[in-house]
Amino acid sequence: MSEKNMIECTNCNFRSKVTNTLSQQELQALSRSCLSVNAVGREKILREGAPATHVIYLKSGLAKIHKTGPQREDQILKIVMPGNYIGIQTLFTKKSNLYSATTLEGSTLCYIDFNFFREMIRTNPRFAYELIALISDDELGYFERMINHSQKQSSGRLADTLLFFANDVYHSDSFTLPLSRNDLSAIICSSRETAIRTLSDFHKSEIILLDGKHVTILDREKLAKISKKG
DNA sequence: GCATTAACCACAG
DNA sequence: CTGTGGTTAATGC
Repeated sequence: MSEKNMIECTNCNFRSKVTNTLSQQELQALSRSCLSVNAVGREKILREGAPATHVIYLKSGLAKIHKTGPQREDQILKIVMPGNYIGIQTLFTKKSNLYSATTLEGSTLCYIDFNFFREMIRTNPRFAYELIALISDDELGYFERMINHSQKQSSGRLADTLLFFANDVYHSDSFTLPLSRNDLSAIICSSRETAIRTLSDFHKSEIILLDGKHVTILDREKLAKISKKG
């Protein structure tokens, strides 16, 4: 991790809707409580079990939230995209992180002191409003994923994941997965073998073009159908 | 019964 | 880390 500090939050072009509610003075306070850091490739930025001290703002790049479960060692709960916060859940009542976060590619992160967040929530209703909006959307996303995970079989969950990367992350039908096969299985809640097999099934039936981690969606309709019917 | 789905294991590159 | 094949267990016609 390399430190790339001295970027003033007042001039930041990557501010969230939450921090856009702040006054100049509050933004200056944010600058004092915020450390901007560059992560190169895969770096663990939050460790499950370690003391919770900062909210991390993902300014650019991509990250995964993952957590050890009773059965498998690591399950991926979601992919975090730029403009989102990591670690707000432990802001109030938890002393340690209840999950891990790891960047999946080069990313820019802002480590923001817990106290700044608590203070703004207390004193700035618009800040609190936008933050609650963000948390609510996030929870709706979990509802969606949970119902999909429990009611679809593995091919449907894989189709969902591929469409997610194409539609929401890369805005293209041709992209390079930032995940290993094991990561992919951890995100669709299957074994590594099943993930590999389903992926190559898609390739064989010419729904996608697969070259290592590079994916090109050839038959969007079929993929959507598989995603829908499970 | 028979087919499908998916996990686990072993093993090779 | 990836990919393949065999086996097994559960579930649904």
